[in-house]
Amino acid sequence: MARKTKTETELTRRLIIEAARRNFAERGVRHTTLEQIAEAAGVTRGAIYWHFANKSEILLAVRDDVAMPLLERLENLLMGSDGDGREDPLGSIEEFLHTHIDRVTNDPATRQTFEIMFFKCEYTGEFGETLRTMVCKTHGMEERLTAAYRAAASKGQLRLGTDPAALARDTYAFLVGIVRLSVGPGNLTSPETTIPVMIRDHIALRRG
Amino acid sequence: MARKTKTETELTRRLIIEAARRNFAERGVRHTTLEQIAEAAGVTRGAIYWHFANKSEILLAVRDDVAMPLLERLENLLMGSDGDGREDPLGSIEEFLHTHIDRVTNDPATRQTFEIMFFKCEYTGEFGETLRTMVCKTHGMEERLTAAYRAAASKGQLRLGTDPAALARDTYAFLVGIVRLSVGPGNLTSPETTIPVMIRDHIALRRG
DNA sequence: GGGCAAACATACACGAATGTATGGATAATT
DNA sequence: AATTATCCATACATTCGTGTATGTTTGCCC
Repeated sequence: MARKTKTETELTRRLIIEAARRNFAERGVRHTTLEQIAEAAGVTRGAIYWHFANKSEILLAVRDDVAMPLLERLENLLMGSDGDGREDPLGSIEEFLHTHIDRVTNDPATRQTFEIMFFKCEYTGEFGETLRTMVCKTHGMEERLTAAYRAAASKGQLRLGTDPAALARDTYAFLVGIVRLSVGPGNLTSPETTIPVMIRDHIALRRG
Repeated sequence: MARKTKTETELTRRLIIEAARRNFAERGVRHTTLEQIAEAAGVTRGAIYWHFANKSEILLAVRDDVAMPLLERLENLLMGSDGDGREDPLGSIEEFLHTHIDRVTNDPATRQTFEIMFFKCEYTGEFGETLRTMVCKTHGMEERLTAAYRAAASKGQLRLGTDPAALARDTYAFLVGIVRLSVGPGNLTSPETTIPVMIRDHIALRRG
């Protein structure tokens, strides 16, 4: 095959990643062969083996393609886009939860990626490190939540007798739960409508 | 090989299940071969293929061996072991959460099984049905929580302006989150001590 | 503009795991 | 006590996917 332009090269790389994401989400990582990814991307296994060492690295690329920019955007949404402290910290926490779930449910790439990470892959061996790093990332998010709740407490938005750190841990566990719920098979009555209600109720429980 | 006694037969079946559980939790379902399970169980692949059709059925057996009796025990713990309504519904909810994660963290078989279900298997194809049935099961648990919170409301244990159904959904998402946290790689500061604290705070948030 | 390596397609070799077929010894059944 | 089906070990066939080796063309750099 002939050599491609740099932009063409990057395009086939992206085609491979997106084809892999769709196939991973449908059949699971285990049951998708590189041949299927290649066919879905309109290339051959030769192209895949030139861009990636093996299937695990494709999975890492799929994850980094969505999870990383998403977490960054969410982080500075929590920090407050203007400077550091907002005038409505509790509201920005709720907004943070809403936009996160909105991304997960409505953006196909994000949804498929989270679907893969939650249900369609095994965290084993070399890929088990991924879990550890994810936990670290989200642990940082918990700290952001703590800071936000502390700011909310100083503004008098929280009910009395509540500990910001405890609220943050509770919200974090809550977030993990609703993400798993919204990504999983939708057997709860109406997934797109109940989750926002749950978020509102979750925040309302803290409001003083 | 010679024919075994019925009790011996059931014993080898249990040996296979337990060997499979350990291997699944360690290397993941994908990377464990039937040969490894057989070796860990002290038998050959012939025994496995006599008891189970394939690896998926072993996984189902591993799941049913722990998840089913656990959920049953938890259910009648929520219902109240004596009749239906307890004198302290909110306390029994908290106790329910405590015993659940106590099982998950301290009982090796339960912990390994949940570890497999959360991180070491892919819900794909025929096994994807398992997820759906699990969701249905836990949806029933959410209804039990709603009833318990309603009982707590009628006893005046809850703070004013709270909706039992909303509290139940929140607690359910919280439960999923902390189970995932306690089963996953322990990067949160101290897993065995923080989780009970989180549960206490979670319940304290509802108390009126 | 000439050399060189990029960017793949094609073809092949290989192992590894699965499923099955067979055999044999004995517990259960009558 | 004879028979049968159970319970499992052993051995074999087979497929499937991976990894690699090779070839070919052309964009890029000096």
